[in-house]
Amino acid sequence: MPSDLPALLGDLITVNHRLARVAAHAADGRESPAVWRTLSVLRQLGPIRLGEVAARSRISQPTATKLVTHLVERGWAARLADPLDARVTSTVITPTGDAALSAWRSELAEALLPMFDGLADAELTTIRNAVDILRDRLDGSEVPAERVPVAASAASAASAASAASPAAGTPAGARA
Amino acid sequence: MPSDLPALLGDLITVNHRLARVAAHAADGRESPAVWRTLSVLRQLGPIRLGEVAARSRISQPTATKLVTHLVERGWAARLADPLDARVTSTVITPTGDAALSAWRSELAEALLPMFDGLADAELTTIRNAVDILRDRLDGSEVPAERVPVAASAASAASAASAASPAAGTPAGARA
DNA sequence: CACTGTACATAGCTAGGCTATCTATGTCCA
DNA sequence: TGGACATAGATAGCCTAGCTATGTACAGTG
Repeated sequence: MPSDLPALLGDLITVNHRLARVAAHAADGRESPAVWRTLSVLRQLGPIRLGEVAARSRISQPTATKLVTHLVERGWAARLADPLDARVTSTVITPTGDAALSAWRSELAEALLPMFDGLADAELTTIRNAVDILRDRLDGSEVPAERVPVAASAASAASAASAASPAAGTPAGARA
Repeated sequence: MPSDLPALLGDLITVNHRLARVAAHAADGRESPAVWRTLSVLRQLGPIRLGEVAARSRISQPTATKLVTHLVERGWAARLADPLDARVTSTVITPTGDAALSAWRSELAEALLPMFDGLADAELTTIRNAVDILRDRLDGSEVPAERVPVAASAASAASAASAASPAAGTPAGARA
């Protein structure tokens, strides 16, 4: 009864899009959101294969190839051959990339500060909690992908996601 | 102490980007987020000049021209000449466009439901409140531009948000 | 009536995203 | 062992949202 879910989701996505536009203007026009998003994935998940990058980022594999290639050229990521499977190349974030990502986050935060300045602690907490909840759902509903018995994946993913719901205070390490 | 603001903003934007990707897959690949975002602006603000569309959507004027042109071709918006200023064309959403937007919201909600299913009421309320807070900041920090008694808008919007926080059932007119 | 400013349109570019397809490698089974 | 199928990633080619720079028409003002 807190509200009808469909309307909430519609509003959520709409606000999300608007916020994305603001963020686009906020920091460092030299690099794009996709770059930072990809770097975040790399930082968060360590050496990771291309397909996983794509799945996590919710982009297609060719797009992931492009982005990772760009990151490597930029010196922000490096590729590692897999000793067990010659088809695979894993990607890691480099120290430079890590620093760049941090710098971007700072710059972004500074740029957005005026917009969020003066929020009450309670409001900040609300946003913090909402972010954590959403992140959990995003992670939870992730295609578990890896060698999961095909048919089961959709259903089990959904129920697994439901089970994970009450956690609000994420363990702080989860950021990226 | 609820958290350091910079980190919160970084997380917020990161989650925002991830959610945007999910939404991109969720509904109606035939039309793009930009189209729905623009339609939302039109629905929300009625007949509105092109420059205002651009400012509200945080896009450049040429991009707004493109999007509106597309909407008009699609039959989802119509242009109105301004009797007082021949340079100006205002744009309105058509009934068809309104219906299309509603349909999209429904479709989107249905597609996202599995991901948000099983959330506790408290969690839904948290998200609802966060959405409201963010929308207020987005509106408030908007270039007030149009003959608005400049100073008042930001402050009043902010306090309204704080006051509204425990309330779950938004006034229903606010959506777009 | 010329001059500056404003509202929108046009041109041309970049980059993220996609599908379709190819190559190379792995795996499995007769 | 060798061939058939599966999987990881790369390549090609396209579309579209976004941008800047610039053009055009009208408004307003000395």
